[in-house]
Amino acid sequence: MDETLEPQPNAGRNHQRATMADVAARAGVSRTLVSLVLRDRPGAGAATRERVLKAADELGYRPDSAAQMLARGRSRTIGVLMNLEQPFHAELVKAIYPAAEQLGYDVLLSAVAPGRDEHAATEALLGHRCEALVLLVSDPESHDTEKLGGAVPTVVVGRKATTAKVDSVHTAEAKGIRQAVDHLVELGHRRIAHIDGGKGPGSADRRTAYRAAMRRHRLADEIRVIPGAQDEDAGIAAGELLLSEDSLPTAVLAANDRCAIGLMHALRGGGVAVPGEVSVVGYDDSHLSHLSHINLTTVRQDATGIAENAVRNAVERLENGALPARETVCDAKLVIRATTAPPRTR
Amino acid sequence: MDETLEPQPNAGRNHQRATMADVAARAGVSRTLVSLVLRDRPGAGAATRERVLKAADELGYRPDSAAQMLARGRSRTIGVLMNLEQPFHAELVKAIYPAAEQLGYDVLLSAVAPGRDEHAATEALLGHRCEALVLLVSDPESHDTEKLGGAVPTVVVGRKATTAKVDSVHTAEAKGIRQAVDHLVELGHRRIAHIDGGKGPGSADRRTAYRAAMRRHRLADEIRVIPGAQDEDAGIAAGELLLSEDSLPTAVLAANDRCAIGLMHALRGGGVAVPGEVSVVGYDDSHLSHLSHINLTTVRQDATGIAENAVRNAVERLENGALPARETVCDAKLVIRATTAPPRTR
DNA sequence: CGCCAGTTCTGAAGCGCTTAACTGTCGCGC
DNA sequence: GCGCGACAGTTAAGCGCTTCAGAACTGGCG
Repeated sequence: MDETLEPQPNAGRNHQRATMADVAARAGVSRTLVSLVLRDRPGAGAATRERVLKAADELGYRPDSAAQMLARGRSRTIGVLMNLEQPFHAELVKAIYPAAEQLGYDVLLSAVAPGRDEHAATEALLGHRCEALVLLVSDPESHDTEKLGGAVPTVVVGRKATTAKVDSVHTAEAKGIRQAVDHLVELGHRRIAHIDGGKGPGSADRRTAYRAAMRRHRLADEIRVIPGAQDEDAGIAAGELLLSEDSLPTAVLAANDRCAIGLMHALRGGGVAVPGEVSVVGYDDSHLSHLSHINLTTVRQDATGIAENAVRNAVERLENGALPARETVCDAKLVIRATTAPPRTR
Repeated sequence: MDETLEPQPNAGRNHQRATMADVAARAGVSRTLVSLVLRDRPGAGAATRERVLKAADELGYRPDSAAQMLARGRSRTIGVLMNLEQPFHAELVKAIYPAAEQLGYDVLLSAVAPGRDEHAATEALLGHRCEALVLLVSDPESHDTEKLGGAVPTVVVGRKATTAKVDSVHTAEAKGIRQAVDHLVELGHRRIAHIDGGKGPGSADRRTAYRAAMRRHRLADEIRVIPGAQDEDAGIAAGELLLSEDSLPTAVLAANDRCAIGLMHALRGGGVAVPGEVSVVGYDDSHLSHLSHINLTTVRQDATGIAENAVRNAVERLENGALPARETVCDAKLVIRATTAPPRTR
């Protein structure tokens, strides 16, 4: 039992960075003044200001955000929960960064991963004192979201909120789907199937919208919803299912782009021409669909708009305490490319 | 609705989250003891421990990481710089989370995005007091990395370090490429081209390894490096370039999976069968390549191993001050699937 | 009985920063 | 002269946590 076994008291701070006190000493002023100058607050003379800035620069001073948030009692940080595998999430995050920055907020990312479920990932965010949460992934069946919404301003993206405590920002799924169905009907299609996105965000709405759109065109009899998910495998499975049947629909509305790509692979693998025999429409307009040799007709979601609204909602609620839960609907727009064509005339 | 009213020290204007003092008051002990119990340190009686835990739970107490890092002078946080668009980064991050957790470290993600370059993204990480950095993306030509390495333990992933101040963890590119070339040669290929990955991580090594492997098989005359990048567009461009020429190579080593997929699209679009006329090998073994209808022969990188080593290197350097820069090489392994076959006999 | 060692717990001092609240100085109008 | 507001600074009090030096209590042993 000797105390020679010291656990590296200095580990992790071998590179002690300069503190505000160091800067103050070097500039010959008080810490407070340094604080003021560094935050561009009035109350310091031009010459002193200059001197402080110079000292800070020379010392390579960098404010300690932990201390800042502790001192001011708030972090000005928004946590984003995402899935690393969804390209559309990447799109959203890319738009969230500038949106948050413009409002003076910082962004922290937390991803779900195997062994790191939604709960763990949001806990991490909360532990880092995020003041608001933007959930790009959220299990509608979990009650976590509701608890969260009670504790911190929360915005769920991509689906309608299932609780009154959180805001919601999502695409006008109905509009996008309607445009897609209209487009296909105009081309002459009648047998239009839909691959469902399962629990994925927006799927329920897309399914409903698909049914409604079909009925509007008096195609209720042709309605066909194939269970699926928002990934390539689901598209492949759906494609194989269709190939195994007597006759194919002439068009398919996939759950999203990844699903559409899987579907097209399966169909082409089965000797079915796209769009010759079957037209395919995706959803997301992710970078995959742009690719010249995929060239997918798809529904574009307004990633920028969604991101901006999500951030704005979160911030407003943060700064204005008791707002009612809001639902923001962003535009959707069909982008016609090369995977849709008139059905083959028999 | 079960809000138990207990003598709260902060009563009056709270609505804030519970602090350690609240827990202490509720359990009738000192703040210090709560701190001990919550961190599972010895020094508290079993009964008290129980009581504290219960109180904490009832108050929904969550430690404030900002305050923690401030108090203990360190953050135990590793910052990861990533690109949201690279599936392989997703893979790595998924493995980094558990690796870091096991060593008692937290992970903060920062992504590059338009308007948010490497520098901005790492600044954010540093501002959040990350003690070490794992760079999944790093511009070898930028001198930032070197500066970083001087300031905080830094590990670059996927490429060799260009400065002596940082550790590096990367795949045995040569081994993977050699296996791929061996495989193709065994199948009977001689005209094996390589699409270069440009500035992407590992590309330079892969290029060199490709040349070496070809020479080993006395195929120096067949060496052909097509400029490219690590994405689908580059694959498409390369495919179109090849199609425009008089005769095709019989096999192509793509820069990575995404590139391979673009290439295959272009080739098939041009009426060239894969693997019938041209065999294609990818790199990364990303989830894309598993898809049954892509079924890409590819080189698997050991994401888990890379992640673990990156984290371990960072932590060791953190806890052991002055280690020399290290280079860790992880295994690579060819995964043979369906895009490679013997060349068509003329 | 006194003394030491162990165990369980407390008090106080910060970590690096922000935020009042306060002290001096000016220059100006009266 | 005097008061006054505007400016340039300062001091002091924390934010929520950890840590270090003890304070109370055991109890065992000479």
